[in-house]
Amino acid sequence: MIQEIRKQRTQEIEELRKNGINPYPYKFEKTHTTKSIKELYGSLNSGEMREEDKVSTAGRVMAVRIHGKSCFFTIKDFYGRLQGYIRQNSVGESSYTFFKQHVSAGDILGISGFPFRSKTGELTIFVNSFELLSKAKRPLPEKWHGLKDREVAYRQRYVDMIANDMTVERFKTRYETLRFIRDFLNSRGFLEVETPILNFIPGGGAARPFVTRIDVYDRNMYLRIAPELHLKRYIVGGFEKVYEIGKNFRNEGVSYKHSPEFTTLELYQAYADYYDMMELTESMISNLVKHLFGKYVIEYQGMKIDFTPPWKRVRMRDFIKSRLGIDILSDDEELLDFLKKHNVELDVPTRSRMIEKIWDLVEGDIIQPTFLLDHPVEISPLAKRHREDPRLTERFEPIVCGMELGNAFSELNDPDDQFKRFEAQAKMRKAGDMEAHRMDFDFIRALEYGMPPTGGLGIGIDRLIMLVANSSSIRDVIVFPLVPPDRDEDGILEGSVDQ
RNA sequence: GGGCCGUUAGCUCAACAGGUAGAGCACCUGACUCUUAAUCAGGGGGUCGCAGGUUCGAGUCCUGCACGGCCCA
Repeated sequence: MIQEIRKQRTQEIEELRKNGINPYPYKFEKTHTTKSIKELYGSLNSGEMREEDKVSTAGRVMAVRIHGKSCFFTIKDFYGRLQGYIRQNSVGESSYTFFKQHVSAGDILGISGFPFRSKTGELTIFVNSFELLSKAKRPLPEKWHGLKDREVAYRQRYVDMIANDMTVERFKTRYETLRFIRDFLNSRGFLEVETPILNFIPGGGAARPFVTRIDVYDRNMYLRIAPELHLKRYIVGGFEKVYEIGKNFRNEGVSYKHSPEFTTLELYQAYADYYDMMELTESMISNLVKHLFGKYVIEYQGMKIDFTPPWKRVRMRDFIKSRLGIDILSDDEELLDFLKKHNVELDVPTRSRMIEKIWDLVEGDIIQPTFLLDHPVEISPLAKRHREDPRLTERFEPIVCGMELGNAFSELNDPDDQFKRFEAQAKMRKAGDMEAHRMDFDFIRALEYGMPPTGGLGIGIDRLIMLVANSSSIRDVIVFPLVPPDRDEDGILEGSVDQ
């Protein structure tokens, strides 16, 4: 049992302390990473030694291969893996015995020595001295197959990261993506700003919010579902190019492309329209792909996806008409008829729900990067009416592999129209659509002070990262995805201690 | 929400037709000075996801639940 191993290790740790050795010391002078050693000494020939050079590195011991009076081992740091070699006649008998006795797979170890390439061709550190930096009490997962159990990987991501190098690579891609986006926007003159997460009125999207409680005002509050309305207030206030990367919270279902807690990028640019946002989206994402892969074509779940700009542009109305034969500007009755024919159940009988349900039928048909354009006004309460057709809006969604990657519009800045849109949404709420947008009087007031014409864009960062990390599930690109509470090893339900 | 599959040692997986639960890795002991999934010899380790039911007897059959995966809505 695991308890036995932990008990053994607890005893071992006590023994170390008795002998004056701290199993958890404070500091190690790590002069080289495994990667920098490989870069510096990659050209060494088999058998060649650099005895005059001294390097110190540290990491987790992944495997130990004992051969009597000498021993090979593998350590892993953030940058890679490296082999170490330790020999009794070079470190002395007591030191060597200590290594054999007390250094095992899973421990964090610091080593100093000189580089050489072994007879079998592997770059290796010949250890002159070592220091145990952290003693592990739990065993590593299987060294060959790694950790496969998805649930354990989500609940104990640290183990997943230790055991599966691919996991670490995926998250490096995630944070490289975020760094790229920030660099891209900063270089275009955007300023990264912040907006509140605790809201009295959750707005900027269609979603059921999480409810929380603020004690000093004795009122309910909501976790934000989008930062949109606050970011537009920045534009009213005079900021011209702002963006925010942060978490949104939606109290809805969990699926391979939905997580209750997810990261978005939202940006707003004064004096721009949705055409400018298309150019920006196209440029940002295609350059990201180029940055990560050196080319515009990548493979996602067996599909070749070509991000070469310009992307396809299709009007929502045209696309649906060509696929399904229905005009989404038809009257309610016709839309209802159509849905009935396709056996689609309507939970809330509003026009916007009808249009969304019809769209859902064809959403999966778009694989290559495409801008879906000009959504009807009923499903776009924050977008400006189309300059050529007031029944539509100047809006687009970038779609890849059947996934909406984002949402953008020429922002609605007419306060009277915005007020009417909120009123229409309020009616939908009364009709039972709990995802309909709430009235936000302060936002109307802000618009009444005058907001310049503005282009806005939101990007679902997790979904974007799914694409570039070739992940089939959003949980694979969120380091600590939401998982239901677990019982600990004493059978106590997580979180229940507080209640 | 519906369908299918899965859950057995710390990890990866076996277990025929219902008859006292096995292997490899990891762990412990011993041998071994260029190995790399090191090797060789020996040893310890199990609430078979949870709760019921059928049966003389359940890891195995039935029902419900939880969690995960895949597909559909």
